[in-house]
Formats: sequence, structure tokens, C-alpha cells
Amino acid sequence: MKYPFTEVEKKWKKRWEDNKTYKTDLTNLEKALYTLVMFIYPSGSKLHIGHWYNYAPTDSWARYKKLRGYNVFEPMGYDAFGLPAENYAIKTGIHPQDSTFQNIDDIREQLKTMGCMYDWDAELMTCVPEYYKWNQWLFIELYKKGLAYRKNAPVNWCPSCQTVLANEQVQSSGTCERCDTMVERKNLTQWFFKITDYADELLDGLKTIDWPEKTKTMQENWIGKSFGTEVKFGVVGHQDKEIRVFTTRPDTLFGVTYVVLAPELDLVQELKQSNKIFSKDQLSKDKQTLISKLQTNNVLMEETTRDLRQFHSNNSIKTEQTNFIDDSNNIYYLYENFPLTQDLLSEVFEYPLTTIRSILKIVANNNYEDIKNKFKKRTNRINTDLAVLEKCENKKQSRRISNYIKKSSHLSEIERTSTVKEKTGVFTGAFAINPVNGEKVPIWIADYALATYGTGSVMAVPAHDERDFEFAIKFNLPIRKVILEQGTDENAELTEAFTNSGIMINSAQFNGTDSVEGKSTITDWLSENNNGEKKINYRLRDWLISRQRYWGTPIPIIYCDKCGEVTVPEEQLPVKLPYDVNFKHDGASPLAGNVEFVNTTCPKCGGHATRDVDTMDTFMDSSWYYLRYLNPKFSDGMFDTKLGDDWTPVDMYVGGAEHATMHLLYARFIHKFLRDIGLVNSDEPFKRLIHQGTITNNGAKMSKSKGNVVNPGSFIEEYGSDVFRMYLMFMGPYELGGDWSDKGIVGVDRFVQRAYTLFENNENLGKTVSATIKFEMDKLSPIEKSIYQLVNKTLAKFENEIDNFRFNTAVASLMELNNGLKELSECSNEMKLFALERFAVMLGPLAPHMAEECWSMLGNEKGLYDNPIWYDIDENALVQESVTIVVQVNGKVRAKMDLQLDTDEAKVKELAWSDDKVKNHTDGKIIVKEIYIKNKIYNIVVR
RNA sequence: GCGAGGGUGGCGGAAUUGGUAGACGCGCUAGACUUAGGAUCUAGUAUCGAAAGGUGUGGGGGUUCGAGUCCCCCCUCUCGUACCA
Repeated sequence: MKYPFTEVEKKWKKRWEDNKTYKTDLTNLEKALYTLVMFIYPSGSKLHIGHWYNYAPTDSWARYKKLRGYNVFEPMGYDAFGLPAENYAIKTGIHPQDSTFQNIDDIREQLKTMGCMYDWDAELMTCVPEYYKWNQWLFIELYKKGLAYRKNAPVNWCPSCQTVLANEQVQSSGTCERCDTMVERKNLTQWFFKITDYADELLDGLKTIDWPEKTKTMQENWIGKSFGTEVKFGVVGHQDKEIRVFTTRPDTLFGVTYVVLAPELDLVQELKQSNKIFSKDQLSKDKQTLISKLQTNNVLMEETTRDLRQFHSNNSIKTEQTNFIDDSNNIYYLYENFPLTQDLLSEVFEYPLTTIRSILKIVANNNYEDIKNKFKKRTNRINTDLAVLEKCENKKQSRRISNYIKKSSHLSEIERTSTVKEKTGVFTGAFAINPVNGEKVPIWIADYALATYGTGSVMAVPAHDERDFEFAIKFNLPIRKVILEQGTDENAELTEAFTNSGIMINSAQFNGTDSVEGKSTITDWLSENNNGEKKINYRLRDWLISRQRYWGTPIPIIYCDKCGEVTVPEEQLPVKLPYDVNFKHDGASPLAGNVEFVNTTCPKCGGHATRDVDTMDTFMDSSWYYLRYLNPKFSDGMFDTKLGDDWTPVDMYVGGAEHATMHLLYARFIHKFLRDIGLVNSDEPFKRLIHQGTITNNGAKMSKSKGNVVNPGSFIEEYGSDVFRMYLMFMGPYELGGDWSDKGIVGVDRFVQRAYTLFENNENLGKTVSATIKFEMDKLSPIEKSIYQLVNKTLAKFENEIDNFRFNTAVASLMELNNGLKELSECSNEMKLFALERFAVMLGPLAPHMAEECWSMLGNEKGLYDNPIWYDIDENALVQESVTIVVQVNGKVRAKMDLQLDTDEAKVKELAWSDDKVKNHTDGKIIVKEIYIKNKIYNIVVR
């Protein structure tokens, strides 16, 4: 008879449910094992094969552990808050709460068809007040410890939808996912969690957990700890200001030719304002006279920006700068007090400064005093120092800066930081002072400097940094080599940035130092002179948790005119999410529209106050749900701390690799925080982590929007859930995933049919024969012996494979066993029972319904999972008595010999040489050597 | 660009420490049983060759008695990441 999966599945599901087979006794800590799979987002679409691929094999692992006597806790729940439900509401008008509850009901039913051993008493959902109350409580705890704070931060804002978008809703083109409008960045005051306080611990903890190396590396990079130096640059004309830059290459400090500020920095605004542009008549009489003289004397340089920068950077020139606008709306920079040094004069001569050159030409060959005198005569300056006038390239320099800042604010984070984008920037007109040599370098703003990293200011060393090099080339800024690559010419021009270590040059007293050593030498020098210090920087940013959205946990903060920011008192929690809300976007958080919600009284003074109208990031929910599962109905706290201590860290956690740096980092942070406030006694939430691979469809990720989702429905109907789950496991390595194809499912089905028939043919065997634990191999027939060995071998293999999530080879080993049991009919009933008992038990984790049925067909009264059982291996049966020894000639296989294990070399040699093929290949050749690897190979080397 | 992981028959994929490459399954071929076969069973199936014997794990080089496995260079695919100073 064909395996009647419909009846069998129904029968066992009912029995499991009636017997509460999968209800875990959490007070029993002997061999306690917490297996967890990332909980499900209850969307309107059905469970697809991706969910099955995630959950079913994990359940098989848990079942295996259960059969081995572990007290396994395997819960399932719903990550029920979030954007999709709200977007769905905007589209259809169905309230997120209604659709979510409906979806949860549907999904629960679908999950049950899988036949996983979830403890349904532990089921939880995050969108109910009993759950999110504790998000709020946790928020307040963080707040009390100074780890929750508010600051102004940019969000992705769609001007057309009038709403805030999550990063993943912004397309790579920088447009809105829904309406294709260009997304803007808008500053809003928002809540942050200070995860950065835990940066070091999050980094160190990685060493203690059994996670995929790849994931740990990703977290490591994400945290991005980097050791460097913070250097203080002065600002010309602003004694009170300084620019701090972070660098990992203090050894290149002498190569700084400009400084870059991120456009968002407050300092940029100040510099812009301080570099005020005067109208010409606002200037002093003296200056006006000077300007006219410079203009009439034609000491006006039309194309001199580049050359001026050269002056500034190559020489320690201290000038006074005045910006003004003339009657024809041209902007000029007037630099006074250029010291007319010999250096400058010779330098000037190098560049096509037509005007100055024409002046200096006259005096080129004269001595310094002559030059001074002649220059004085020519310009009618009393002062012998040079004044120069630079015409601004762009008439609207100031506006240019503003425009640039505005423009970069329009770019999304993704777009701005795209490396393929060409570098942009604008000169501020201001100069910074390099502390190491007093050199003046121009200050630029450019969006390749990120306000969110380090100080937001960068010292640019084009010669030794790729980005700076690219920028310098584009804007014609000087490139000064200060690290010499070994074996290269000091004067050779660089065609690309040299970023490795070398010998320091052009670095005054540090010349000749190895650049690696130079890092600390220079840093020490800076510290001594109070110009900088050692500094550690992190790439990790604080966790922005505010969402200008409805379907989430309300932030438990009240704003009072008198008392300011006040937390909601614990006894007033939860702050319930009101049902009646216009969640259609109107430019603000939907909760802002609910007057009843917003208006409240201040818990401190009783006066009028308003509530925070934002909700929390849903990663908050998933940061501690594994603790709540232990008792979702617990009301005396976030979770039962006794159970938390007993059952966490989670022994096995399975979920997608896409959560590597978000969820998995946040949960670790929260866990550590909970430890610090005494709620858990462990450092890490998840001891062991496995990522399932992704199942693609024709190479594309399955998604509802693409319409390429494969539903398991038809396969379940045709083959049953056990065959389907086993096929998913058989497809390939679990952690790799792969492209979906149903081509091989018939193979698994055939295997199941054959196995079922085998049990059918031996029905009630256990009632007539008593079970044997161990056989004396000498007393077995050859067939019995080989079956006995195969069964034991399979057990050993199977255990190892399942333990390590290698389900494909575990299934294969059972198929091999099944093939090997073809001759079972020729065995004694004792041997039959021995083999079939073990076969049924091994089927248990992979095909739970079928295995229960087979197990009961043998005559067992108690179910496999009600009375878990696993068999010991007879080690004697694993010992091979004979072994195939391969005879090679020059590494090529020429003969194979079946010999007793541990046959001695002389005997092997004799047999090897008696083989005809071996003779053929060695005749007439010189024997160089012979190698014998015991029980494996006999290799003859000839020439 | 950088980081990680892959590339093995017609296909999905096996191969503890270097030691018989291709387990298991699909597909295919032949046969058996059948009124029938998209059921089941049996045998075969890397490739060239009639055979002997060659050749074979992306390509090239190397180490070794022996390399899918170790080392160097290159090609290619997938994933992650995106100017982190």
C-alpha cells in the first residue's frame, strides 16, 4: 500500500496535541536545550517554501535532540509590529491590528501543517500590550542609565508621500519605493540607544560564541574599531576655533595639503559666516586704495586659485584675508601680508602667474633686496610684503557653499556614500593650520567626509590616501609625497596614492623614520605639544529607534512645558497604542493626530503635557523575545528571571544571514544591558548560531512583489509534509540554500514508499520477537552480519550529520540503509526488529509523522516522541575486518586487493607484485621506491 | 573597490587528516512484470576508445610517491559591504 500520508499525518498531529507531547517542562533542567528559530513576520501571504526551509530542518534538529533525551524547548511566535501592515492599511483601509491578528490566525494554522514540535503554550506576539509594555519598561531602564537620549538626526523623507521611509524603502537610485520621488534627508529630533557604549564588549564577546565566522566578521567590521590619532588644526583668523581630525595615519601629517569638513558640521556654517563677503565700499579706505592699486597695476590674477593654494600649502604663509564683492558682482579674495621671501619668489617663478611673473621677470636675476625695491616701486606699496587679489572663480561663492550643503542633504545616505560617484566639494575660503609645521591649508567641504564618523573632519593627504588623491586631482590641489615607497625615486611623480608603509620624507625632523614607527613618534610629539592625542574610533553608530509610524510600541515619554522630558511612571505602563488613529500619512507621526493620546498630564507636576508620538523600531521587540517565550504570560516583569537564568543563552539559534548586523547585534546589546541591570546572568543571548541558505527561484530571491514565490501547497497535497520537508533537506547543504527545483522530490517519495513497505511487511514484529540490543557477530550469517554492520554504521554517520546541520547527507545515509535492507527478509526476526527499530527512530527527526506510524507498526504502544528513544552504537560493528588496498604505479591505480585489516607490509608487497597489471606497468623499469600506507595504498614508483 | 564563500558528470550534490573522485538522488539506457505505464523491480550510466589504455574536480604553474583537498598567479559566479579618514 502506498504510504497514506493524509491519514497518518492527521492521526499523529492529533495524538501529539492530545498528549501535549511538545509541552516543555521548564522546571526540568536536566539536559535542558533551547532551540530557537527567528520568529515569523505575520504578513498576508502564505508560508512559502523559504519558511519551510528555515523551520522544518531546524525542527528536525530539535527532534533529534529530543529523541536523544534532551528536554527541548522549541517555541514559535510572531514579530507582529512593523511597516508592511501599516502600508497595507494605507492601501486598503484595513486596520493593522485587524489584519495582523487575522494573519496570525492563518499563519498559525499553516505552521501546524508542518508538524513541528512547537510548544504552543509558549506562543507570543509582540503587538499586544502585555508584550510591548516591557519594551517601554526597558526603554525607561535604558533612559535611567543614560543609554537612551534624544538628538537631531536625519531621516529619509519622501516629500510626495509626506512620510518617513526606512533605509530599505529607499531604492538604490535614491527614490521612494512607492512613488519614485527623490527622497530627501530631513532632520528630526529622535531617540537613540547608546549601543556605542557597549562597542568594545560587543566586539570581545564575539570570541566566546559559536557563530559562523562570516557573521562574526561582519559584526566586527560593523563595529569597526580603529586605532588612530586625533589632531587639532587651528583655523586662520579664528583663534578660538579648532578643527579636530581623526586619522589612522599620523605619519603622513606633513603631507596634508587641505582639510575636508562634512557639509553638515556646524563649523561649516560658522566659517561661512565668518568669511563674510563685504561690498567694496564697506572696506577701509586703505584697503580700497590698495585694491585699486592692485587692479590698476594689473596685479590681478584671473586664474590663480590653484597657484595661490600652492603658495599657501607649500609655504608657511600667514596672510590676512578679506573677501569682497565689487560693483560688477565679482567676488574677490584679498590676501595681504604675503611675506616676500626668497622662497616665495623662486616658487612663484615656477607657476604661470602671468602678472606676477611679468613683474618678477624684470628682477629675476637680481638679488633679494633689489627685488624688494623694485616690487615696492612697481606697486607703490609702502609695505614691502606682497598683497594679491584673487578673483573668485564663481561669482556666487557663498551661495555656492550653501547650495552644496543643500544638495548633499538631498542625497540619500546610500547615494552619498556610493564610491562610484565622482567626488564633489567646494572651497570654503578659509584656511586651517597644520600643527606640525604651522602650514596653512585650505578648508574644503565635501560629502566624502561623513559627519557621522570620527569628528566629521578629515586631514587630506592626497599622496597617501586614495580618496584624497582622487579629490586633489579633480580640484587641482597639491599632492605632496611624505612616505617613500621602498625602491622608488623620491622625485618621481605619483600616479596613484601610495597607502602602504615606507620611509618618511619631507617631514622635517621626522625624515628617515619608518612610517609605522612614525605613527607613534608623531602622536607622541603631538601629545607633548598639546596638539593631539591617541584616539580609538568606532564605525558603529548609536541605534536610532524612533519611527514616525503608527504600528509599533509607543515611546513612554511625556513632554511637559515646565518639567521638560519626563518618563511615564511604571504603574502607568503600558502606554497603549490607540486603535483609532488616522494612520494615513499627513506629514507627521500618525499618533500626533490622536488628540486623546497626545494630550496628557505631567506625571511630575500634574500640568498639561504631551506624549511622544513616535513608536519604536521593531528590532526592539526582537531583542528580548527569546526571554519572553519562557513565560509569555508573566506579569511581574519583562520575563521570569529564574527561567531566564535557567534557559538562556539559547543553545541553538537559526535564522537568515541578513540579520547579521542588525537584529543579532541589537539583541546582544540588549542582553548585555539586561545583565547589567541584573535580569540575566549570561553575557550572550545566543550560544550557537546557524544561518539557513536562501532558496531562490531561477536565481532570483523569492518575494511577493516579484510574484515568484513558490508555495508548498501542491507538494504537500501530492506527497505529504514529511516528504516535502525531507526533500528540502536533501536538496543540498543547509547553509547554502540554492535554486528551487522540484525535479528530485520523486526520489524522496520513492524512498518513503519503499521504507513504508518494509515496515508494512514486518507489521507487529515487535509483538512476537523481543528486542535485541547487541549481537555476537560471529554467530550471524553473512547477510545478517553485513546488515548489522550497516545499521550501526548508519547510526554513527546519522548522528554526526544531524548534529552539524548536514541534513542532505543524513537523508542520503538513510537511503543507503534502506537500499541495504533489501535482503532483510533473509535475516532472523531478531535482526529484522533490530534494524527496523533503529530505522524508524532515525526516520523520527526527518519524517516525524511517518516515523511515528512505522514505529507503531512494529507493535509499539507508546509514541516515539511521548517516550523518546535513541539507540547506542555497537562499536565492534564499526570495525572493518577487511579493507581494500589500492595498488598504484606512479600514483595511478593499477589494482585493488581486498585484504584483512592490518595485513603486514611483506604480504601486501607480495600480492601487489603478483598482479598482472602491476607487472605490465613496471616491467623493464627501474624501481625508485615503494610506499605503503597501512590499510590504504601501496604505491610503486618506477622510472 | 574591499571582505567572505563557491566553481566537481546531462542535473542537485558526496568525498574526516593529502591516499580508490563522482556517495545518495534526479534524469537517461536496457531488461523484467504488465492490457497499459508518468507504477514497481533488476542492471547499467564521468569521458574518449572496439580493447589495451588514455583523459578528467574553472584555467595556468608549483610542492608531493600521491592533490578536488596544500602553495602562487589568473578567470568566473554568489553573498555581504559601500568613500569609516
